[in-house]
Amino acid sequence: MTRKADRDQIRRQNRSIVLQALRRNGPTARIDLGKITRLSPATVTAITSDLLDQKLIISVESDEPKSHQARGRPRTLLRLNPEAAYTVCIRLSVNTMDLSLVDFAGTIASSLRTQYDSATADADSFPPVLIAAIRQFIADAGISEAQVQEIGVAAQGVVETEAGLVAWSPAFSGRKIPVVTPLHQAFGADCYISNDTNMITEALHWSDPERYSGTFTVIMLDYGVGMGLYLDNHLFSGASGTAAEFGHANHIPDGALCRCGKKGCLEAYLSDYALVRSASQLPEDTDPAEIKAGVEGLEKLIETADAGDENARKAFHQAGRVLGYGLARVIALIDPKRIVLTGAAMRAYTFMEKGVWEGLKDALVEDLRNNFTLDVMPWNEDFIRTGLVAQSMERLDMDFLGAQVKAPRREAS
Amino acid sequence: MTRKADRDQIRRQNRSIVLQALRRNGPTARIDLGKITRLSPATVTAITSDLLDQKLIISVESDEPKSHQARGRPRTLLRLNPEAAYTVCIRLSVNTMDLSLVDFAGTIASSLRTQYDSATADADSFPPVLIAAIRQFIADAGISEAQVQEIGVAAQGVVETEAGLVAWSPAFSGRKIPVVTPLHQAFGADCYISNDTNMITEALHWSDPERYSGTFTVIMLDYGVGMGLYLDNHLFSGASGTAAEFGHANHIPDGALCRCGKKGCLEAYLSDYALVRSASQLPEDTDPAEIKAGVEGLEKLIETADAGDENARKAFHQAGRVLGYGLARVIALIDPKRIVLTGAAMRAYTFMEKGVWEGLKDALVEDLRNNFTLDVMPWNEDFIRTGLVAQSMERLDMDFLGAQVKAPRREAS
DNA sequence: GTTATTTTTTTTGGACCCCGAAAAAAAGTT
DNA sequence: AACTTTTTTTCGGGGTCCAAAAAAAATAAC
Repeated sequence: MTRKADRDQIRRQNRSIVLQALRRNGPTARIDLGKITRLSPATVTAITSDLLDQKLIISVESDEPKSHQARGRPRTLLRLNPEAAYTVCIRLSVNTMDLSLVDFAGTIASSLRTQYDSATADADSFPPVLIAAIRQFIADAGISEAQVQEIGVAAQGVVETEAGLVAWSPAFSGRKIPVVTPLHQAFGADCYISNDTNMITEALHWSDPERYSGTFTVIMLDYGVGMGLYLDNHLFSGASGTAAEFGHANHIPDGALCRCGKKGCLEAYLSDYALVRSASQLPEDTDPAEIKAGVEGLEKLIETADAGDENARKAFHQAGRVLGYGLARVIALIDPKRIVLTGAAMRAYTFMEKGVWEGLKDALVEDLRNNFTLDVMPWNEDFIRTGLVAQSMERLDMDFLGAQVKAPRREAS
Repeated sequence: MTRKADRDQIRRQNRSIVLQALRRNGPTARIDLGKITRLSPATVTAITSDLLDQKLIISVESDEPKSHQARGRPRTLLRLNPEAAYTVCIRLSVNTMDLSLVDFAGTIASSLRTQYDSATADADSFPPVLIAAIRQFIADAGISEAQVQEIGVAAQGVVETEAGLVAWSPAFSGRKIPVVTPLHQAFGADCYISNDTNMITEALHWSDPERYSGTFTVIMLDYGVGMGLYLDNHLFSGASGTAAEFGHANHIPDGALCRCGKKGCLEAYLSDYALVRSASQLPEDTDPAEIKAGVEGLEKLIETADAGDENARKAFHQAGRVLGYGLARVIALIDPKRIVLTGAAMRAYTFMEKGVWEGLKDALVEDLRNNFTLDVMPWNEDFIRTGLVAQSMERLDMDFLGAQVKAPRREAS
């Protein structure tokens, strides 16, 4: 049964959409906030006056550029107070850590790429490394740790969002690397961790909600295979936070050897090492660790295919077929409105396309095959950060609006 | 962006949970409604007085059995007014149509099983048959068609909930059988259609919300293979309403022939005809239409296995392995907290169990395999109706509370 | 230079919803 | 008949939204 509703819910929700509108649209006049949120002007005044008192937003004291308007009382623009809170967003990939400091307006104040040693990183050794890196980063940015209210982390591999740890990832040698608890203890900030492709999915919804809403899925072929699920307008990550592990869904029993140790995972047919292994005509049980592929190897392979190499083209075609089968299973289970393919391998999509549709047609009955759109999207590394920022900002808003002390309002008249 | 919130939302939601509490708990005093819903006594009085005015609930004029209480003002029980509205719930399976008339309190007022000819039922011929059957059923029950505000239909096979039609089903010879539009036009009632296993899933959540909530999935091996998904506390049916088609997710490229015409669907290894085909050592490409199996054939096969027949036992063991692979893919994509196996074939689960775990272990890396519970649940045909009733009642509540004319309240004092 | 017009913002007053506290109601107990 | 207990209702208050009116702040017109 749903919980009872009370006034606080209305309060939170309406204040939240005002903040969202400001974050999405930049400095905005009250009258326009009313149009965007569909709240009445009276309500907008009341809410923004509250938010001004709380210093979550500020009035823009623009000097001149308000000219474009003919006559009438000039609009006073409101904008988010960037200094109301800060977020640190971190992306963890093999040997590399990308840190960004983001203010309350969603602007990236500073960012840093730094290296760490994935090969030795495990549950004991990594958290201190991460904490030290963040501590240094915050200090260099010139703000105090107390101003950081939220830390968001995205990692490749199997991330257990609920438990706040990385179960297994190419970015670490060990398993079950705790992240949320150590960071929370070190900084006192609210903290969460998510799979990197989930954040891409969130970023797509944020960037173009018209196109990317409802039920859609993102599949990323890059270093490894990633997936994100947006279901009924919410990011879905499963009961323990490990959903959307497309790469380790089995394709063929006892099939090609996967980096995870199992045989026949989709990743063992679709990822960088799988494509290189296939194009090099190495046996399917060749240990992925022995294949030096990565994004560089993948790009080299794409160039070879572009140049006309038959083995390379055949490898992509076969991977396309496997991808078609994988997509067919996703469609059967999830029935998404849209499937977005992305990642470095998509530069070779022309060599895969025919295979994808062959696989789809072989694997899936027609009645289920005609209700979706397939997009191929150029890869942009920034998406992960965009998604992290979107997620963090939403959590910040909730922090501010959630447990709020009742402030006296409108006492001067 | 979320929509703005207003008072009507609170109003609807709180009235809705009061109605739900009454439906779940039967006749209840106001004081207990307050405890159940966590609304204050004052609010309960206000809301119930509204609902009494609307004749959605009535005061129980109990004659004596209110004794158990020591002293103090006696409680006056409130209950849903059964006559406030009626729902017709219909289950369509091969050659059989089960109709139930359900009152606003969720009580089944009358029910009827009737036959129709699945072999000739198509998009043109079936809707009139269905309408006539419902019309007769309502007339026999002695209520007027205007009192029926909601019609809910559950069907086997591929159901497109959004379009309101059955895309393909063993219960029909044709494809794309429209249901919602014809029924809405004939009766003026709100109408919806869903897959039968979705309704089982809904029924589990209704019957035991403690156990069946959050993210879980139901897989039914019976006549065909069915699946239902409950994700983040909501029934999930995908963008067009055809999600959870576990049976037609591919297991092995170019594998066993499925009733849908494709090769290698899970159904072609797990359903009645697949098990009979496997135990009879018929080739995998034997046309399912030539195998007379059904629930009867399946039960006969279970008896044979019980009696010690090796071929039958081996068939179940192999199906168990395939099921394990199928579950592994579901876990990789969905990450459910609980998987419920049900259907007639579960009577033979002892012969499948070892295979299931073998398949799971072969198909799925350990990090993803340890966060779920596997239940085997005895099959109960009534679950489909229970789910339909639960769904219909929720929709009725929304009908009443959603587009409500503002009624004057408490004018006499 | 004053008045009109236009547009945005704020204030006012009303409706509604929930709640706590007090009152009323309806019994049993002494 | 007065007291106690329990449930239900009423009353008053706070909070939220909104429509309408008022105020504010600019340009346009004369």
